Amino acid sequence: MVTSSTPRGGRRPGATSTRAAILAAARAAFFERSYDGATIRGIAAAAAVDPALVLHYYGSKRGLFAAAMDLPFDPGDVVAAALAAPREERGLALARAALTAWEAPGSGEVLIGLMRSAVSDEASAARLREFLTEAVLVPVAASLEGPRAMLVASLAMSHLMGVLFARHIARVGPLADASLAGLVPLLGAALQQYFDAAPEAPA
Amino acid sequence: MVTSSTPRGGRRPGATSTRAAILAAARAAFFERSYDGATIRGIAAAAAVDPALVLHYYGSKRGLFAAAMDLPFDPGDVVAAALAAPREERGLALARAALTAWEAPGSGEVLIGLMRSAVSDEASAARLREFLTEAVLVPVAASLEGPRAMLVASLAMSHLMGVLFARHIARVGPLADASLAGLVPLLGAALQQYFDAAPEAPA
DNA sequence: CGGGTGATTCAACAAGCGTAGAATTCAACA
DNA sequence: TGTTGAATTCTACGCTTGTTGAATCACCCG
Repeated sequence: MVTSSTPRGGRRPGATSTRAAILAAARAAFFERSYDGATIRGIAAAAAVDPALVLHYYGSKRGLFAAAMDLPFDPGDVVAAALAAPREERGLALARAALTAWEAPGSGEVLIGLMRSAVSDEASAARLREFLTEAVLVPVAASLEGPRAMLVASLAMSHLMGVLFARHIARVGPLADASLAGLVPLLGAALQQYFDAAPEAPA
Repeated sequence: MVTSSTPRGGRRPGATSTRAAILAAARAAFFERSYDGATIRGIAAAAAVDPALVLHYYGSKRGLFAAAMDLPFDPGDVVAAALAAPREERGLALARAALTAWEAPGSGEVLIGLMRSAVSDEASAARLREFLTEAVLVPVAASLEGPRAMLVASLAMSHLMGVLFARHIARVGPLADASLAGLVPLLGAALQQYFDAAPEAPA
């Protein structure tokens, strides 16, 4: 008698894209449940795979997290492009760039997952700190001048984080439902106000 | 032979302030580790008490959380007081009121604990949503007019949440170290800008 | 065609979690 | 001075978690 059901162990026939499937499932899990909330068993189930395979590929939960949280784009580029806009449009440009960047599937999940995880996991918090400082704070502050440049830049960044948090994590009604087109101009004006609060750095 | 060590069970002599001690320990734990991260055993240890006693008093972890997250002040009052300021100073007043309110020990911990927990716990998220809507969004939006009132109000609120997140959860350098005096004027100006973005509601 | 390498699963471990129930000791009141 | 009730602890159950080691099967190279 030929049993056509899947064997209880062993390699599957055909090409294998399992590793990528696991990574995708992990990204999704960290995105919507944070580091602590996501479980290896859950990720494995979402990828239709045994939990042990996840660890076989990525060594540990931390290793999986590190792999999943590798940004699929360079956030420094996003910020740099926005800062290249003429001075009086930088707020708008930054708002548009940031919102569209993390609204795009595959990149926004990572940043939100990082934010989510930073709440309960100190290693994630450190990584988020480093990311925000290098990719956002330093470039933005460099475009300003004066003793308050760093503070002003971090306030602008905090607003972006706040929108992210309210829209995707707390899901507060009006922000969660708002369209990008409605959001960008208002947020852009607020950011612009910060750019105007400190003198421009010399070119 | 008289054993002077603590007995293995039974009531302790003297007045009993244990219940309050447990609640304080719980607040601190939820504040710095979020709902999921905090454990009953940990809270009990911090209160120098047996874990079972925590449940004896509060029934369940959820019950303890609900008790610990009862705000020791009425946030509606904070917002209302700020909105009573003259129109051109409302941003500043709101910034000052919000920052000092959650910087004060015993009240800020609650809001931050709620934010932290909202990330991994849907019940907390719902509670945070409700809190933000009732205590901040609706009053602020009521002071404005026009179709964008609600959106503008929630953007202002998102900025407050962003500062809270960056300062106390992610602990991004410049914001975490900044003094209230340095923060308030800058944040106030950004909020004021939102108040100016929508027409004032008729008195 | 035979063997090695890698893909995949199974079963199990130890630790930590929330929670329940019985047992012990004290305080207060009749 | 009993008796009742509240405060407190001990022990233990059942569940979930990250992680491990051995076992099974398919592919590929010689």
